[in-house]
Amino acid sequence: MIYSKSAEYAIQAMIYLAEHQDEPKTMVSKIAEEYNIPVHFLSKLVQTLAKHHLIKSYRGRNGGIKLNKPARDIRVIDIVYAIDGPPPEIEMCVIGLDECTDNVACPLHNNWKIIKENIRVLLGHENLEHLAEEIIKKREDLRGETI
Amino acid sequence: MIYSKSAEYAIQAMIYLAEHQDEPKTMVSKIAEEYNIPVHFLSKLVQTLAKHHLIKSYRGRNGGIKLNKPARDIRVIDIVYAIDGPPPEIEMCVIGLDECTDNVACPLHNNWKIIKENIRVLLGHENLEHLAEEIIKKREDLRGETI
DNA sequence: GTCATTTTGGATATTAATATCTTAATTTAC
DNA sequence: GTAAATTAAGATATTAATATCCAAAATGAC
Repeated sequence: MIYSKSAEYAIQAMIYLAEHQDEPKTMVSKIAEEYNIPVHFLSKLVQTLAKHHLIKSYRGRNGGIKLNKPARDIRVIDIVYAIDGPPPEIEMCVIGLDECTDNVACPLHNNWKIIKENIRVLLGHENLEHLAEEIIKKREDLRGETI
Repeated sequence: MIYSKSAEYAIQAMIYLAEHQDEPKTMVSKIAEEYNIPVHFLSKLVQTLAKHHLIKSYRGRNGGIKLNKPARDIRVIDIVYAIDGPPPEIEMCVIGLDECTDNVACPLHNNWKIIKENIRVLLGHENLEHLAEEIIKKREDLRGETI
């Protein structure tokens, strides 16, 4: 929707790592299995995350990946930018007009700008620690409901 | 961003029609040229718009297309839904979790819901008449600036 | 040092969106 | 009625995203 499926996979993998921060390393295949992500595809994403220093990876037997900094210090937006690349310098016009800036704005420009900013704030405020905590809670809620 | 490039093209074409409502018909090729849209590609989109009764099309010499109702009564969201299809019944989770509803929500669910609603409102409020008016104004502004 | 394991990296495949090309059907002008 | 113009429709091509496959490099276990 606002980011690629690749970025979505990456976010899921990072949540997994945040949830398992106590374990020294996690195998990519384990995460792929857990979230139903194509293993080899996730491997590539993981390489990108490593290049952006969001995770550390270790090869060979007992190898795996882990977060490169505290979950609290990793924001969703960091992951998205790492995978999808940063947003373009010149923001695209929502209805595709060539000329659309704050000065000469298309009819949707200002409203759309606010929405974009809201998205940016949402993804910028949300850190992995909080995400992981909430997801654990959610899982407990679910278990409570179904039993 | 929130809709496909096809939908963007369709919106542009509809704006053109709204701007030229006084003319009885407009050729698809004319619009394609004006907005730099691949002609044959736009032709297909136009067919879809016609099937959704947003425009009327006329074949043969002196043929062309025109809006099927007053520009005021056509909203951007109508065009987007016509081209991209309506939104899915079960909204997808932003971070791709299988289970994510109002009851059992992912950490971003509620905030994201608000943003989605804002987008829906923006595209639902914006009608073609207003769009066309504003774009004409914008064009005049531009002309005033550059001369 | 050999072997199993795991990430890395490159090559290839599939799919969906976008784009192009060609022919058919329709309508009007003459 | 014939020719020109225009949309309709189907076939094909290109591109980008997603997915799969296979060999290489690295690491630890023995």
